Amino acid sequence: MVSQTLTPPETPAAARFPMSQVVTRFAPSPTGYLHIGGGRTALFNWLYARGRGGKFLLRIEDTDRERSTPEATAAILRGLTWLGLDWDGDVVSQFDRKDRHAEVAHEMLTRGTAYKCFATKEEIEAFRAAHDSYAVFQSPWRDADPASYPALPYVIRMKAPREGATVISDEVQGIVTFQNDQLDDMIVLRSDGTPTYMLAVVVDDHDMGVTHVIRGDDHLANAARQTMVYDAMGWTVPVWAHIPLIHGPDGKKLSKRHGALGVEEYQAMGYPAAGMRNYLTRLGWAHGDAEIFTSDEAKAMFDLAGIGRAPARLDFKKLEHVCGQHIAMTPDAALLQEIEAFLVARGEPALTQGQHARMLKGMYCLKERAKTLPELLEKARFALISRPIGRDEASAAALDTVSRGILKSLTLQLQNATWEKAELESILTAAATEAGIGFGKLAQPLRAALAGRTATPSVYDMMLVIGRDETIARLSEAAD
RNA sequence: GGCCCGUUCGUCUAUCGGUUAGGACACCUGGUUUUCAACCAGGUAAGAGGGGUUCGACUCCCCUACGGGCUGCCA
Repeated sequence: MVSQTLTPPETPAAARFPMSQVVTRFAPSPTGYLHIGGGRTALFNWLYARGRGGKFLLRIEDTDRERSTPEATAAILRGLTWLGLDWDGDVVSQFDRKDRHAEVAHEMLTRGTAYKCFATKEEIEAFRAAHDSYAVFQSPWRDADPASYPALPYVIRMKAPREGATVISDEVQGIVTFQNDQLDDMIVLRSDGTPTYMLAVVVDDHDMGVTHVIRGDDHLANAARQTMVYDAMGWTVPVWAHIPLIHGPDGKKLSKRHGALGVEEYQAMGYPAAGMRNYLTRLGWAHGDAEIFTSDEAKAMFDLAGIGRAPARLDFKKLEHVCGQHIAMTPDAALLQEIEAFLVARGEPALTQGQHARMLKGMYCLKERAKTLPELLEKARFALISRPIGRDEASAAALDTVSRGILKSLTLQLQNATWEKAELESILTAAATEAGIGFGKLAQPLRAALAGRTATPSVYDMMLVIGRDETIARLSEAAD
């Protein structure tokens, strides 16, 4: 029988399951792309499980056949994969488990913790009209004699306690108490025999051995209802951790007008996955003053206690800063690989061997000046282009008659240089002195000649990366 | 309407009854400089409001304001 008041077990929630058995899950409904908030929820679950040698499972909540699409499922999987959040085992389809859900609903029936309700939607509306419009519906079939059951479609409703309270012990929100008279006899099995979310989620979490439910705090009230289902089946209630939702920069609920909502949009904008993980981890969670860290460090540090209770706002400036830090600390080869994947995802042509080699050679001076991949690619322009060099307006203007003359004489002087930075430095400074101009004045036409842009890496770095022949060729081209 | 949650610099946050309320991003100033960055040094900037409790409250309690969630045969 259902107890009148459901209270948390004596032992602290987190201690109910041995650490070695931590099982978390991410359970999105496939009705669109992977939302940035969903990505963070998945990240928290992943970090918690991975940091404790536990399992991170993935379940697609596709019981709503009207709104669920395979395309959305594919998009969610792509988003998670890009974020680097790997899950254990197969992806579970909730819809595939509908027979099991129905089985549990019927077991609740035999246990007397649920009942068949033959009330029609019209009757429910009539009930509300007769009471106040927010009244909790009370089914007349709750205690009806089965002998009186009509031969009509019915739903199975949870026989929820009407007195007392249901208490949730949440790792983020603390102890939250819901009066049972606020909670209705929720439907667990629809008249067409399919399960509702409230039943399916509990059955699946139980069957999958989920120990920690980390999800958005829009589910906080649901935790009370779900606790009733666990109790009705005599199952162990998991550890709850309801995390605040992410808001837009204006503090309002995140919506389309805030710009990027989908994880894949961030990928398309060229934020590196490691930077996204770092930023998202710090959004609503803190560990002292830790700001920039690797995923391994995050796994080791992450805990439920560090999760804040207030909704956090998205701040693109900080996202960029964090991403810039990660770009700078990523090993050259790995970074180049990520850039090439980015190019492919964008549908742009792959790098040629020459471009690849020059990028790798110049990565040292590129990765410390970019916050996003496109920004890095722009800085790397000098290493990617080939003659004839296309120039923007400002750089073309830098190539006036005087400058071209200087570049022309430089091509001769560079002919026999050893191509060491020190020697290039002395040649160029001497040239500037000779021309009676500061080095800055000489650097401008050099940038225009080498990259066709006015903002580039150091002229020495560019010369070193593209080599003597190409440097001289570009200077000659610009001088003519 | 009812129930529930939240509120520290502009933003993300530290603090877990006693601090000059700390860090990071952003911003401002200076430095470095070869453009753009990066980098270095310094600076501006916060406990929503009102009541309590206490020797002492950002921290505990209550009220108010504001924001959010739930209140579906959606998830």
